[in-house]
Amino acid sequence: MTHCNIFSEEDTLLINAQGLHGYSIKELAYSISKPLPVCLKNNKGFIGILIESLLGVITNNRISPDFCELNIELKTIPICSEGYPLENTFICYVPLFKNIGLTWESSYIYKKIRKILWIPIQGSRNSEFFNKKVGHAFIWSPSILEDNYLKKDWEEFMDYIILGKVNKIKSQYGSVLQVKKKSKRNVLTKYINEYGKISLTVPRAFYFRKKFTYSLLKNAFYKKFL
DNA sequence: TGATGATCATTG
DNA sequence: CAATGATCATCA
Repeated sequence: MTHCNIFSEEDTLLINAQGLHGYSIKELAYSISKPLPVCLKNNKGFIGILIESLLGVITNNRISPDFCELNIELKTIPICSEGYPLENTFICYVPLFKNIGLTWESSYIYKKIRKILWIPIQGSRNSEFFNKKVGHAFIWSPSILEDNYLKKDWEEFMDYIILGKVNKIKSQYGSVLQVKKKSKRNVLTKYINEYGKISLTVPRAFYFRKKFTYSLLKNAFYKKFL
């Protein structure tokens, strides 16, 4: 190999990601001859998969980080022209079953968020999605403070769930995490109800709240100038 | 007008 | 169904 050893693979990944800055979704799709859908309604993962393709992520829906050897997860984050997130960020499903003894450190979400390559996608909700432009990419790992917030939320949510009270969880609960329903119509999953019996409910997922991802974006922005 | 619940495509 | 990728759309 003749590559320069000044850069780690992680650096290279970040440089490649930052190289997408300023390009529109349309330009990027054309560059790899990927047909543009009419809208995102029937193809909500389009931008995420497009960016993954450009950065060399090949496999789909496997349980491992996007960049396996680097243990880095890739997430696109839609932001408005002022830089504020337009959506909460899906992280993973909530374990509603066979979750006894699970701790924050042994949880799937904990592993999943150790290192994330964030790629902001800037554009308003109303503008055509293919005119959205890639913003400044950055790699984030939770600080001790952020991790404590996440852990606290997670433990509170899991307390409800272990007590069979998943249906009592309001989407307002959690300061940095949010638990929301995530499923297709009529899909149900097992959980243990308040009486300790197996029952069915709508699958739930953990999301990062917009204000939390906003703080990550802000910090990354400030760090550039420190 | 923002948030909550609903939804889309695809794969193993 | 659960997991990957998320955004839509209705309603308070």
